[in-house]
Amino acid sequence: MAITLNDVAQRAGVSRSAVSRTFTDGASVSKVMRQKVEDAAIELGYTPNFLARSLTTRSTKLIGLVSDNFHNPIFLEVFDQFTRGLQDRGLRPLLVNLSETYQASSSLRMLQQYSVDGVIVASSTLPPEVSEAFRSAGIPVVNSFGRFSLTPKVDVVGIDDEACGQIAAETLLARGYKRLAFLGGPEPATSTQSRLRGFLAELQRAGGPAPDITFAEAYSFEAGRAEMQRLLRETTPAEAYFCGDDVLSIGALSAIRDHGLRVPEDIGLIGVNDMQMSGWQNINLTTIAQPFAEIIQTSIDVIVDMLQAPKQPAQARRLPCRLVERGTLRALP
Amino acid sequence: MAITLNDVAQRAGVSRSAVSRTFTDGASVSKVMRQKVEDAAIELGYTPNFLARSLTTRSTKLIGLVSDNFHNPIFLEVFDQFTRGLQDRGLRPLLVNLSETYQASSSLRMLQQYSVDGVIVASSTLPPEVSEAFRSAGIPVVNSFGRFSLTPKVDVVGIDDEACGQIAAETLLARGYKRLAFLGGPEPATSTQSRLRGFLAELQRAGGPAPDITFAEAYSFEAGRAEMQRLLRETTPAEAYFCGDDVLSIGALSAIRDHGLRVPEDIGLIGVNDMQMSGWQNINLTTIAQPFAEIIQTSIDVIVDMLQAPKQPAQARRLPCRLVERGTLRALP
DNA sequence: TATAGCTTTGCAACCGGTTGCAAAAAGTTA
DNA sequence: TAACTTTTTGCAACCGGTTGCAAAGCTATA
Repeated sequence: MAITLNDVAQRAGVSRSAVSRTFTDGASVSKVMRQKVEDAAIELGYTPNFLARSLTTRSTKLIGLVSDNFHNPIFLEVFDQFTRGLQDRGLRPLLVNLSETYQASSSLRMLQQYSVDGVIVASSTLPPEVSEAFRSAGIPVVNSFGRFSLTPKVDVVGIDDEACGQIAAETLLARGYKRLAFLGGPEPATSTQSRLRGFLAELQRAGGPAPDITFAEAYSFEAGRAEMQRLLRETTPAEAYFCGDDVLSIGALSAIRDHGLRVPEDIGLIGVNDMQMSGWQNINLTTIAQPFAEIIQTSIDVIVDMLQAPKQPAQARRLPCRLVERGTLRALP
Repeated sequence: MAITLNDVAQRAGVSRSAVSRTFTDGASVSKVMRQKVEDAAIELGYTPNFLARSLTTRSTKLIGLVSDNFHNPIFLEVFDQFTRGLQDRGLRPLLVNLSETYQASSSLRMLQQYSVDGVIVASSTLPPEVSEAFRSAGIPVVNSFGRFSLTPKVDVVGIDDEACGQIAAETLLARGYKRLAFLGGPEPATSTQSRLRGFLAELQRAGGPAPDITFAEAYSFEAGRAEMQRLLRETTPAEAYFCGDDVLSIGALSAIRDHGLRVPEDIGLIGVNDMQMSGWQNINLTTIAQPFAEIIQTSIDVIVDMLQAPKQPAQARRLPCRLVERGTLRALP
């Protein structure tokens, strides 16, 4: 069916090796030979088969991109940047969607069968064991948006969730808010816990009162809305809420408005992520931006380095967050 | 490095073929042989190399998933469903992100080099030539969300954009709106044109007045907002707008509210897509739902069929849209 | 013109599998 | 137990490439 090396060799009247060499850079071919081969190749419409090649070169340029987060709108931006970044470096993303029906263990076997050169685990909610499984299988892996650790078993690129909580606390205190609250993402998620820790530590340091603490069921609009509705119904609301992330915040925002209260006049809100939608004028959410582009770029750099260099000890990188001021917090005094 | 067929054969004391046969279903192996091989395989942790296998079987189970739409939030839902659907059938999505820097032509060559079994082009904005290029290269292809045609060159699965425009017209007329307007997506997009055509046809049939017609720069929040701002500033607004899609509608909604007008009291809005966000209570957009799940499921079915059956003539399938009533249109009289 | 040194080329083995074919083994029947 | 089927197994060639090695070709030098 398709044109192979043999066809080209025959057409050009040269050996198979000659053809192979004209298509692998760094190989030794004379000008005339290259010309002959290229002519024949073009004539026949030949392109080398990458998979056959990978058998001997032991490099497929395939990168497993595994995630469990296909619901938070922020991840469309993440996928966009990952796929472009990988493409720019000649790598191909093999997408894996982890869910109840497709477990991490099968994805490991699957990606092994396809001899991927490396794996990027893009998730802030998957447990570290998922990435670690790849590493113990000998596959280069980086955990994007993973939790920072001083002694990581796999390379991690993410933000400093504790610092993030700290920024939130500072920001709220600086604006004179007194009764604060934490409306986190799912309680078991490591990102939730770290942000809470940083938030509490900074409040304590500043001598502020202990905040109320609750958790939403998920990082989603509905979960944020439901939890805020419950809070408004069952408790005296705090002056300002540090929310687990932006979608959650937007859900909370909607509950507050429905309840007849105004933001930021009656209640202040601050989120995390700075997804595009947060900048939409009808939302206009004050939030703490994750440096997505840098995290993704760094993750790709790390993987590319691992493909070249021999095994280095795992390293956790944290990139700085920054406050993005919009309209859901009162102004600085 | 990795464990190969040879290692297992040696360990089990059998031929290479025997090992190969125990791992390909439908092959003839005795009970004892299978047992011996499987024991050895488990002991060594062997998994067959899919790419090596593909060399002879001529099937990689790799499906190119190419799209140019990594900005419209609806596409996260689309990717989610595509990846799950493909995984469920043992297929692997190789993701391709088309952009200015990565052209359709290079993606064709690339996917050829990886011997993908088929390609799904998921986009309502890419020209048909993109999908057609795959077909002429002999790669099974289906154009998801593509434009309907009576004589398609490639298989298409999508909605009936004209019917969609017709539903919009009927819906608006039934609610007693008189001065209508069309606020489309980018003018050259085929989906925009078809929806407009259906909209106009139905209005004419019903004897209504000709609507105002304008186009946004893109299917995006900002574009919708900007265009609606312009309309409010420079024209007398219509009573109700049929918007190109949901993001566009949400942008328009934001502009209308900022302008001090109320929806649906002062201006009515109807979108297309029914993305998740449209159901959020703070948006609550009346819209025409695309049957995403069905389109995606059908697209996968079509590709799977093509992998098995010999070349069938291309066929265009259109799936029905339906009205989703929420809060941006006044109630039926 | 003979010789040394470098570049180019083809041969053949290999990457990790599959598969047609014929021989061997097992099962049936008389 | 012999003759005949059917099933199981191994051999060897093949899928589409790459690559170490040695022979061939070229250029430069004496």
